[in-house]
Amino acid sequence: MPELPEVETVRRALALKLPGRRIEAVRGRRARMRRLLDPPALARSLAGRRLALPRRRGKYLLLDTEDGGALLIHLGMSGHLQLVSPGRPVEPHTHLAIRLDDGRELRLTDPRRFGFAAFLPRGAEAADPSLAGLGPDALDDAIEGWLPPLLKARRAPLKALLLDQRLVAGLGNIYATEALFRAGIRPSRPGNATSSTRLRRLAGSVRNVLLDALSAGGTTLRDHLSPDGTPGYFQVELDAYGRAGLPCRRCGALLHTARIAGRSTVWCPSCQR
DNA sequence: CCAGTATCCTGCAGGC
DNA sequence: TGCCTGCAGGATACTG
Repeated sequence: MPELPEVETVRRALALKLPGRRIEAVRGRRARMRRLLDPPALARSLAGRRLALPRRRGKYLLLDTEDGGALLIHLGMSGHLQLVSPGRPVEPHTHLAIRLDDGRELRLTDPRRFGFAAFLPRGAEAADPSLAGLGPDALDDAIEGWLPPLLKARRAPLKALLLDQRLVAGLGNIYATEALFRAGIRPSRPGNATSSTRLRRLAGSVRNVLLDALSAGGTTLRDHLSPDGTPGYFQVELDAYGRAGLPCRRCGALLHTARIAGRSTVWCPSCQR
């Protein structure tokens, strides 16, 4: 479930370690992931390159190399990265290991293989199928300006719209659910049946819930990529997600659950209209 | 174009 | 205890 805050936390951790490091070797076996993982091809593109500051777009991580290329990584649902010494035992489902010139190894582990890692040569980013259609980042501080009109123009449930990465990039099931709770809006409500005022409130809630998660993650930043590295999900206090049947923290009513947009969704029938 | 559903994959929880 | 089913999730192919 790495969503934007989790990916951003990983990015910040990597930003402390990767810039200036040279890639010495790439290991792994070909594997069917979201895209075919081809470690030998990655080795040909990456070996000998120095890394720059990593970037993030939505839930995608871009490990830039100094020659203008980038390793594009998506963690899917079950993926995580670890930066460890090469001698450490390799976790099951580790598909890729990148050895750096400081003796450490960056490992991609992903049991469900919904994630991937692929090399983008210089100039290929704009045309990449995953990145080309991506909407503006959900952390954009102008989100209250551009998101409401996009939602207003659609009749799908707001929950489905928030999960659409072409509209806004970075939200997954957890934070979409939480943002709707904070805004007091029912997840099933169609975008075009919601007032602009409430859509602005929703956009603000999106940003706030992500910032809160990010600051919660910041406190445990060190754990994310430590040698003992837990993959690092936040212990954020969630109001709705995972609390079906429990009392609403705000009003005490029992939280409802249903599948909306193919995802389990939780909301308060009293607070959220 | 738009909305909704199936699909990929593994681990785990729950039912019987 | 062990088997089976269903769910979890992100992106995308597909259908209507």
